[in-house]
Amino acid sequence: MTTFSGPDLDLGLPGPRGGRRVVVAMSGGVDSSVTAALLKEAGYDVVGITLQLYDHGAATARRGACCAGADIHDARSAAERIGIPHYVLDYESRFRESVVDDFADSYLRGETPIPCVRCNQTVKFRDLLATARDLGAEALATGHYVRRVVGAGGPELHRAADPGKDQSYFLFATTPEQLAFLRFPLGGMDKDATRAEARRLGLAVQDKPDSQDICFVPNGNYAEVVRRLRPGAADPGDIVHLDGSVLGRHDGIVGYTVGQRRGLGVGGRRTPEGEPDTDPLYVVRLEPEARRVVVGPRAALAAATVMAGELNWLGGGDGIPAEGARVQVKLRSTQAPAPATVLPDGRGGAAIVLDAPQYGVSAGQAAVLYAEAGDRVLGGGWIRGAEAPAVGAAAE
RNA sequence: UGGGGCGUAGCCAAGUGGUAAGGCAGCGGUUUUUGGUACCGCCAUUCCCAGGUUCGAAUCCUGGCGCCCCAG
Repeated sequence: MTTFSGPDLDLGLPGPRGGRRVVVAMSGGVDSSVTAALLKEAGYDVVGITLQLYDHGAATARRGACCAGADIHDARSAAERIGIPHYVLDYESRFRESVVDDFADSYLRGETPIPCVRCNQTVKFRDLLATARDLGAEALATGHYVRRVVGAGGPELHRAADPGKDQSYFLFATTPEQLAFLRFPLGGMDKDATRAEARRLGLAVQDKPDSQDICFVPNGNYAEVVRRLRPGAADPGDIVHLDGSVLGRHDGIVGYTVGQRRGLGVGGRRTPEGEPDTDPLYVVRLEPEARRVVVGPRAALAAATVMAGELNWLGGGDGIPAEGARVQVKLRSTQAPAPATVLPDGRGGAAIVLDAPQYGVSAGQAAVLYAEAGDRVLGGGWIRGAEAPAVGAAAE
């Protein structure tokens, strides 16, 4: 078993710590507050930065999210307590362009986006990182639970020591250049240890609940947000079975994702042949042009090969080996990695051939690659689509 | 208005005298910095309606209502 090593406070910067400037991205939560406090305690010249990402009206009272209203206040209070300078930067327009618009457009295409990854990829690790450099910082530290390990070929990304908190899935798009500047001091800790540190340091956020859901979506109603941004997303359409029968209506394709079971509202049907169909139905695919939600049995969700685009390779060398590489792949954040072979597709993406079929692979989600053994993150890409197993090979 | 069949939860559907299976859907929860999955829990004092027989009926009888099929 992995042992927790405690905070990684050696940022690997040359020379003594005193005076080495480090920017900490402070969300107003426990993790980033502890990160800032520990680095300050370790002697670094810590500057806290909080990004204001969306309106401070509707979302102000929202608990457990980041980057607006109450959370900005929490971050400021933490910075005061720690005794570091703290800046709030207005990144609303960048966030809207890089994350929110993409989020909405993705749904319109019938995909299911992961705004958290887009945010890390753009607003945080591109824009904020550049700002940190401008401020004379030598590193940007965050409270993510992921480890940065310096290997023979340079910094590597590894899973967090605490498997329950590992956030590597959301950081797969981190480039080697970004990784060179980033630091994740909490990667070796577990959440209990972080909260204990928060208590020791007297931080008011010590008992603040972990964030969940999409930060800019109030009440978890993401579909409503998309409908407001893109009125077309609310166009109703048919719910159609693979066998061709129309089973019902939906209030917009935005409310559905491939692999989804609940919320269809259809069941207890007979097949066109008149046989009772007692199996649950899942969303098999979305057809945005026709505004159709196509449903079918679980077996219809089997995916043998996953096509990924915009692949970010962190495995060193010149990218994915032409002959392919054995990997472990995660197709959703909470799924255990599954063995597969990854092959370059010649277009900056990859074909991921799964040893065993996976169910409910949805375009817009991430395919994150890990080393066959160990915790190293080899990168990942955005799922563009999936191919079903060859007929006859689909045995469950 | 000749014959036959049926009417059990939103849907599909067991149950032919002993006190309402199951599945789908729905709802709630657990898990989770996306969506979703999975898992757990809940979900008909009542069986189209009204009488009757019986210790006891969704199950038997009578009448009514409503569907479906065949025939014309």
